[in-house]
Amino acid sequence: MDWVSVDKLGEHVGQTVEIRGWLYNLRESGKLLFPIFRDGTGLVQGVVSKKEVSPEVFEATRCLTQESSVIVRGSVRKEDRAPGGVELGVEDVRPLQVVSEKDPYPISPKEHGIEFLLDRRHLWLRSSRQHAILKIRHDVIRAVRDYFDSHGFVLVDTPIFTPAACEGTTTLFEVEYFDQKAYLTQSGQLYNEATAAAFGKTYCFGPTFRAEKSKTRRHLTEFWMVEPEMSFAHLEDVMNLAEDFICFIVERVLNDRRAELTVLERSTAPLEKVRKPFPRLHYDAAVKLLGEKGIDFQWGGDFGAPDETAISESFDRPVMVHHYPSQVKAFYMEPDPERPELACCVDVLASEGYGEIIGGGERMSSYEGLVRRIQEHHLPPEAFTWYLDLRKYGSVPHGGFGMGIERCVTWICGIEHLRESIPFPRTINRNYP
RNA sequence: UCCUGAGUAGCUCAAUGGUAGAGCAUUCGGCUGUUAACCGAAGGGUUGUAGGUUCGAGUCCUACCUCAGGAGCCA
Repeated sequence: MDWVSVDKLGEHVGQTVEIRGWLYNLRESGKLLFPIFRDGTGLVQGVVSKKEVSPEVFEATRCLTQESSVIVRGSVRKEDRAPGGVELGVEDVRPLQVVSEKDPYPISPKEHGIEFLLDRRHLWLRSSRQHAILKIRHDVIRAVRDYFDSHGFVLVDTPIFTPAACEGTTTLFEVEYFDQKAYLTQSGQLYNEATAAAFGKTYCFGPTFRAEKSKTRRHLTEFWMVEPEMSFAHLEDVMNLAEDFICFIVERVLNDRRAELTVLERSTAPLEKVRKPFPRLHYDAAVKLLGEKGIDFQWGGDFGAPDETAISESFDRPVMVHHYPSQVKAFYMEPDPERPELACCVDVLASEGYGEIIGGGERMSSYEGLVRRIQEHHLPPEAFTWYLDLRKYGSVPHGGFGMGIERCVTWICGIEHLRESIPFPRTINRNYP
């Protein structure tokens, strides 16, 4: 006999089916038992009546402990009081492994502290809240791929072992690479510039590593980033792409994951407002805006988290801040032709104070300009020989951006911490489980 | 690295310097429609570690350890 997944039980009303899963919770009321089963696709309540099953089945059910694995046979009944609309009139229960009562499942359906839960992340993933978040993450990643795949971009992945920094070495994880040193990538961007010159429009998607000693809800040491890169593109094109891309992702989640957003008690109203056009704020205007809000900020610096929050709170959708001073941005940024002290770059700040989810811009296309920048930033020129080649052999205006998947998922889910948006978070003091 | 806060039962938390407690979880008992069920009972403690003050320290002091989230840095 085939078994049925819990999310498909509604198609089997009136039939006797088998489900395979785990005991989520068990309530008892005299000669009635109400076990709740989960199978990864959903939850369903079973009803076991003492006078309708054998004493062995009743006792086997009564002795089930939380997260014991079971195969259950029962009749599917329509039940308006049940959250999923159906319940299972249990006829037979076959435990595969009963969790010992001496060492019960640690995550009871009550409150727990974050350290306790993160130490048990491998079990915490079974809870409905984590399910909702990670299903939305799945949907976001699928939308990312669908977007680029349907807009002429070629997926060309970039290496994780790299020979040198692309933005300095202080935040790189150093690893042994036989008799040499290597670093874990902190961005695929420089390689993207090579692939974009080969294929026109490309993107890479993979894990990224930053050895920043940050201890905030917005940082992980290992996170996933998608980075598109386009040949023959200026800053304007990069901003148009970022805007269209974010709208596509948010719309996808609103269409596909209403149930999960409900589990998270995420208000969808702010997400419904994520429509083009996004406000575009010149750096000068952003500084002025901060001044009007009474925040002390000197022109020329980079925005800190409180500054970003203040800026994004002035708008009801993501805001694109562009033309930061070159001095606070990476060496490869193309200068503004009319104001060379500014860089043709853009940060997209998510709404509701979630901060930067995208950073990008137009890359320096001049060979001489790039050589000068590498010198000014005291970077080892030999590491950039190949990168400079891209400016010797058919240099074109080009640009792109990087989006952190976890920051995007955290924002869309409306949750507090980045660490819940990735299956196994890595932070400054956590590399377990 | 700096700043702030927190470590008490398996978990979440109480406890004016004076007998270490509750809810949940676990076990036992009761209940035929429960929805984080409810009712009754039992077991469960080196109060993060090491010192110090005191007649007496979970509580006050010092150092250390661990964690949290904020700055800086960033996606």
